[in-house]
Amino acid sequence: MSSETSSDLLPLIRRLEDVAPLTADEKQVLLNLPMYVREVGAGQDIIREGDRPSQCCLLLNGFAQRFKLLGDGRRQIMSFHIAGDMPDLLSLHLKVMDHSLATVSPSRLGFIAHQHLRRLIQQHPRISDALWRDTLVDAAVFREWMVGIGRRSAYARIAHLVCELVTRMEIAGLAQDKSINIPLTQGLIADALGLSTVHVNRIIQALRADKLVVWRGKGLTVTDWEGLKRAGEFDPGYLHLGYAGAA
Amino acid sequence: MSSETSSDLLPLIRRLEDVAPLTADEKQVLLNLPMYVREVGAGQDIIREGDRPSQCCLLLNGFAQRFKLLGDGRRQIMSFHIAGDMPDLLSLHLKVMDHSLATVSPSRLGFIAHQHLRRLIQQHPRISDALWRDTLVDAAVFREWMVGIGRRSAYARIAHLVCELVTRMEIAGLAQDKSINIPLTQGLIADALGLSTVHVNRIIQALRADKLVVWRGKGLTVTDWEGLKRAGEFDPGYLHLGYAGAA
DNA sequence: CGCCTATTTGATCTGATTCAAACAATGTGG
DNA sequence: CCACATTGTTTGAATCAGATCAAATAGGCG
Repeated sequence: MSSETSSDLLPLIRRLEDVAPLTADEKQVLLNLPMYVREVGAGQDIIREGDRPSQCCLLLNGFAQRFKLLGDGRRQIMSFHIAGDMPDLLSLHLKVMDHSLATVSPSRLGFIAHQHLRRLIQQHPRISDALWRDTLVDAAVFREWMVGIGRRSAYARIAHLVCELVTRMEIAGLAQDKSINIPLTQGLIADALGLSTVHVNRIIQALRADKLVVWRGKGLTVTDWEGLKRAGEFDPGYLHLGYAGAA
Repeated sequence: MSSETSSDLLPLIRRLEDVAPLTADEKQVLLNLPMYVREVGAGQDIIREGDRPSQCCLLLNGFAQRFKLLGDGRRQIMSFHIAGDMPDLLSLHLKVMDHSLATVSPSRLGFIAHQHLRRLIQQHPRISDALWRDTLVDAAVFREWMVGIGRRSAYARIAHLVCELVTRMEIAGLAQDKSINIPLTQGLIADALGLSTVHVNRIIQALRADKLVVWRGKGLTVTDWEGLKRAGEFDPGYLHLGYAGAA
């Protein structure tokens, strides 16, 4: 059942090493983490609000979203996740999920039991710190999104989101020359930024007209990085990039 | 210089014990934490975006805000803090502050050096877990605010904020009969909820007209708790209350 | 090919902003 | 204790960014 391959855990190791390199021993412990791997299709729930998970999910590849549903069907997406992310690491310390996670595109997921993660953080304080730090960076992203939703124009919000996705995917080795592949529909972007689908469509057309991006379907290329950063007031400080972001 | 009194740390201990009681030993270690106490006036910065703090701040009493300033003076407030909160605990793992903290009302602040906190979490895993958990609850509050700013009406947003403040202050022993003292101006509320001051004023008048609250200056009494919760779609799950919230 | 989902366009509406000014409360110094 | 300054609240009118409703077009994909 517990089918894992060493390569599956490499994205996580890379992530944790962003701040401080791990020792050979620490890396080995991570590689030996028992993990159950599952492939799931697009739009599948990973965990739902109210669940009490006994394991954490590591996104091995694909794309996932964190969201809450309101009574009347409105939805707020709170973050997007890519390979190497552990979007529900928080379940290690918060028993009940206060939101849901779902795949956006077909994805490969690794599940690691809480008991193994608890042992890991008890015995390896530096890994524990790196994981804690990772949850703090998540929180920093939430804060930055709050600023956008609360105080920035739709134009700036979309520009900012594109900057963030390109930056994060570059670090994960998923971008080349400011070009990325994102499975996001305009409806998803609307729900992430507190806008309507129609308005997102119109603003994207404006970004295209302003020659900031070429964006067709899943293919997105930033053609004017400086211009896009300016439009989105994007300052990557909140991503707290370590070595990886220094390049 | 290091003037501390044992009573100063009690709010923090109460907070950490929300999930699991601490041992006598653990409590003693916390009480012995070297802390420098300072009284500051209203509207004073505690730390600024870009700072690299070497200590964490524990709010002993008063009221504080977490915020970011944008280029043209717009401001987004990301959380409010009360006694027992450690709003910059994240600085233990994130070197550079990505936002600022300031007092809202005159406050008593305790400062604890990172080195002491690091020793604490190395030697007391259960305290470490409780502190980590605390930062995760902060993040949960950010997420809930995102939902409000992104998808709820101004009326619901303000109702929700009042519900949250009353709930949190009740747990901290700062409320009686759904009555609290908050030093928030309508301008601060606007900057927290992504609204304009004028609109906040009009909506508060509507809440009063609907007999949900009596709110005059710093004195706020919820006169219809169920009605206010309904109006704000308030479900306290995201606060992840433990024993304290069970009452 | 045909179905389903996404994108695009147009027209209309509205929640919330902005600007401007009056008013109330609080605090300060003489 | 009052005059004055400062900050916060309230009101009104005009405007706008973005939502909503409705329908047409365009992609993907089995």
